[in-house]
Amino acid sequence: MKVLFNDGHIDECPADEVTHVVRHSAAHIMAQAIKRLYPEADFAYGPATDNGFYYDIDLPEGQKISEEDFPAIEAEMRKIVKENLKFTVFELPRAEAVALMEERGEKYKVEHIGDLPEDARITFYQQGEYVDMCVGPHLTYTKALKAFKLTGASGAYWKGDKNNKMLIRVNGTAFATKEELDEHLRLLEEAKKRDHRKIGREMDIFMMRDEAPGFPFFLPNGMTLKNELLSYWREIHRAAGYVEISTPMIMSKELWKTSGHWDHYKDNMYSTIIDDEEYCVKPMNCPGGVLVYSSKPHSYRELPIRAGEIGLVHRHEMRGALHGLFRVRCFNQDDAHLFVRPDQLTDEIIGVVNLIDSVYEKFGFTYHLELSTRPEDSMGSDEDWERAEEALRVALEKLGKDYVVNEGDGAFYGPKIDFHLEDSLGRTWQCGTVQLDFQMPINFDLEYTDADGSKKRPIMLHRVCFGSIERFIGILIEHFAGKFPTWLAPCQVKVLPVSEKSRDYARSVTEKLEAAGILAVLDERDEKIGYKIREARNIDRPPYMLIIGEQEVEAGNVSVRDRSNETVTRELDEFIADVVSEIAERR
RNA sequence: GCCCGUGUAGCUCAGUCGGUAGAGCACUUCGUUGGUAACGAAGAGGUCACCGGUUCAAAUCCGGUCGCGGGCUCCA
Repeated sequence: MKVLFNDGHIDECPADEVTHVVRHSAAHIMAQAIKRLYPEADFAYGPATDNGFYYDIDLPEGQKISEEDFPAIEAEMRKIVKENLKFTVFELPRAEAVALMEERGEKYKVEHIGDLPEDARITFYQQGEYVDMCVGPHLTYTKALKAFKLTGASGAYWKGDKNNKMLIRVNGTAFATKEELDEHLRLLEEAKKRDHRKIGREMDIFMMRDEAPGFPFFLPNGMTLKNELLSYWREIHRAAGYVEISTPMIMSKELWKTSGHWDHYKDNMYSTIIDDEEYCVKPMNCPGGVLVYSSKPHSYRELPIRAGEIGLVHRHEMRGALHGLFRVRCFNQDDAHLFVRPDQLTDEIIGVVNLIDSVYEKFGFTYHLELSTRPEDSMGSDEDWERAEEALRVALEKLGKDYVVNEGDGAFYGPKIDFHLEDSLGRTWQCGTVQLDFQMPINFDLEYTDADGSKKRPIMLHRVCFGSIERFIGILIEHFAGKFPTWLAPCQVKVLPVSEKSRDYARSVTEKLEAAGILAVLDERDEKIGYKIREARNIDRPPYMLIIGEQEVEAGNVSVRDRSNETVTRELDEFIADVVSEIAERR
């Protein structure tokens, strides 16, 4: 495909950029269509994204664009494509660029020019009557746009700042070919089927109620899953030299003032009055962990202390932010606080990163790392922040891990390394995190006695592997589409008698499975075997089904059907031994 | 919190022009005794999210509140 570059030359588009160029051009064509239908529309940013494109648009008071307007906009876009307008490009000096955009009433573009560096080249692409400031490249003719679809309308703040005006964001997607677009839409449909909110309901893992928005209920199957994850967590943490503690959910407001949470986090904290005193429900576990540390003197020989805590925290999240198990108002953190000496810091960070990595490896997750630096609303000295950020950076370099820097996104008490996992739609969610903290030890005057008898201040590491157990379970559900590995499955074996004649034997099989510690469910309803299999596959999603008919009764064995739908006849004891070892090995 | 959309049975969804509700699945009962992705029949299930307004009459139109979905912002 030929594209027009901003120096005016036309050349073959690099293969890996074709989709991006198509989308970016689609954004321009959409803007042209919208301008024709809404002459007063004022355009802000309109980039191509990983999934499509969007344009942020300002309309006069009272006008709006919603999804019901899409057919008209798409029709106008098709018209523009049919007109086969030529894309042209030109460059203007800054003053003339501003003049052109002012003349066209494009106040957001004018502001954008003001944000560009002094020596920036300012180029414009034009197709027909529509001119847009843009670095390109673009298609050469509008007819080259063959497959596009508008996917949604929403609000978005100008420059992403909530203090700015909210603009209308029209989202769309586009591909070089119709086939690719159809495939993309098909994948979106597939992804919907993996949605943890849908599967969570089908499998009775958790539920939400209007009576408790953002506060999930865990059902028996969800508790099985959660408890299994926790027993795995306890095992690997014991092996990694952690101890476990549990600290109160409600503590005095004075504590939260000392920790700094009251100053930096009070909008997200729930509070209550007890005996006329103010108390807060913990949004984080650290102050509790700190109180445990400070409850007695420590020697340098004891460090590092690694104190884990499965802590239930509550945070008031804005309701627009709530999202299934991914974003809730109360969740369990698989937290730990490490109190370390300066000479132990790098090794401890590396140990934590490796531990988290081993957990994600276990589930087959891929992730990306972000190093989040000092936010505006933070406590502590510049030197401490610099030291802390440097320590995290050094650890990452030593590990040879790739990471992106997320400026200003650290916790208020320190910078952090975040682990981001993907959901079924490719959106990423922060799960694991390692946070470095020089502040809490100062605020609580923590110390240890060094070899020379002097008092020293420990450094604190906050870290989680799963992050939020609720969020992690949500990610697990989508990752496996509910088809959990045997050790995590709430129903590990479903026993399906073919008829009443084999029911007694099926019962005894189920009892033997249960006696071996296997989670077995017997379906003894008067339904046909095909029906039971279908329901088991679609609802319980067990790794194994045992089909028990008269043949099995007679031979005293079982017919095992796994998720690949292959069926083999086996001796029950043998099958049990295999499943037991799968569970024991957490497979 | 903001923008757009949305709320009807446990679930998925119909419900036309405003005339006080329907289907499929699930559930219960009965029949059926079956062999690897839906056996048949019958029954039971709803203050149409909630509050208010317009109207002779509201699931339907209007306003508000709450919830939910997709985004923005914020975050584990």
